Amino acid sequence: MIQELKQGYGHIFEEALINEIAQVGTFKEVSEGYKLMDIGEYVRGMPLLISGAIKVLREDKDGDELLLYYLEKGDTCSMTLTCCMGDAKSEIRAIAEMDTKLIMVPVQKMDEWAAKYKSWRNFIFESYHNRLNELLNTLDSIAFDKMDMRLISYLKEKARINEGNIIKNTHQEIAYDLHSSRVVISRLLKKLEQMGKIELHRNFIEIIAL
Amino acid sequence: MIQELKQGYGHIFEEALINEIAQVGTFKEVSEGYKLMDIGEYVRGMPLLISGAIKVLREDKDGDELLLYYLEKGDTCSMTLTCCMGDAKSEIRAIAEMDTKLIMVPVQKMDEWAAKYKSWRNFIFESYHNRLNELLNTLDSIAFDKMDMRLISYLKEKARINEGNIIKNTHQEIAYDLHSSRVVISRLLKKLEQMGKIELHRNFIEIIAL
DNA sequence: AATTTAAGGTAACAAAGGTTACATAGGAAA
DNA sequence: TTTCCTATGTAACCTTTGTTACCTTAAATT
Repeated sequence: MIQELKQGYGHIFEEALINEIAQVGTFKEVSEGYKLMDIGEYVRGMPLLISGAIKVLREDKDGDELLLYYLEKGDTCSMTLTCCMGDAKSEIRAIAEMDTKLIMVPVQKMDEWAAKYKSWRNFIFESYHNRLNELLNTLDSIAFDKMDMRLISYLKEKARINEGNIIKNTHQEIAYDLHSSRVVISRLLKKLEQMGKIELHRNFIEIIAL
Repeated sequence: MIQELKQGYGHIFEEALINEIAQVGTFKEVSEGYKLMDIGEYVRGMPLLISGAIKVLREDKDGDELLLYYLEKGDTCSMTLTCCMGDAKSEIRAIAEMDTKLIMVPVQKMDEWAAKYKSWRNFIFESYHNRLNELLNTLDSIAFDKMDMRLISYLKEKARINEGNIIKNTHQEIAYDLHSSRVVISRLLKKLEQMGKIELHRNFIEIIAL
């Protein structure tokens, strides 16, 4: 575990902190689709991502979903952070977007390290900052963009996360993430194909030039 | 200033911290409409609200606005917090919703106090947490609600902030906050009036039963 | 091979919200 | 008082998005 830690976090955490994390943290490997956290659950630990990606979702009262953002290597879940202190319930759902490696740190350590290590404080603050900005971007997109632009952003982001130009999702799945309907997404995807930006196949989409 | 600090923050900060804040902070009184922060500006200090309310807005590339949330007594602007560390620019605009009293703390103190005072760390973390949750609520509203529900929520929140059942805004101003158009807002307000929920007047709206 | 299931294509229609245009009314200013 | 500006009311129309319904096709299952 210490190797993975040094590789992913060695440049931001001092050695003493890395060692503390290694002592109390537990290494975890989850496969695609694994639900790490659900709305209303209590938070057990704080995840430090080593590799892979986690999809963070919001749900409304009718069970409709909306993709908020992805967590990647070097990220942590800031929702977790504050849930530690008060024992608040999670406001979001987190699902592994692909096979993912991470280290779970017990929540009690958070405050202890915040007093002790400047690098840890910076990490926490930066993490919050990043999450706030991701949320703002998502919000911008929903508030200011029409569905066609949102779909293009979605495809781009998905391709970036998966490091390729193939998006392995059905139209229905995309519709869930964007909180729209399958017919609308199919319609817009077809337009993008006619413009030569993508190619549609069964169960996957190929990005040509977005 | 120390009186105001003790009154608003005495129950969460220890005396030593209160004294430090009083030493380096500057008391500020701003009137309704005063712009405390704009998008792209660098952050000078961190505001601790004593009384009044601050409206926090987001703007898109066309200059269209969207109300994110209000800051009230006991709040601070978490956007400021991280801008301190890296010298990032503000992502939001902050405007006094009414006459407001606040204390500005130099940004350098933030990290120093985070190491020294547990109460300060908690305050910062809680502040982030609150802001994240407010953003999530705003996002929910935009993503999941139709305009009529958003308008009702808006009127309720506005009435709560202003501690009364009168909303002193034109339809155009409401339209800006909700990122809609004046005609749409007038149309929906008229419906609410016909349902007996509000009464419309020139330049103000009276809430009857929402 | 025959059957079933899931994914995607498409038409027709409905609803929400945005746009344009113009009328009216309340106040402020001249 | 008269004029002018701003806020509001409202109709007509358009675009975007959502909904329902039905069809085709690829792939999995029997």
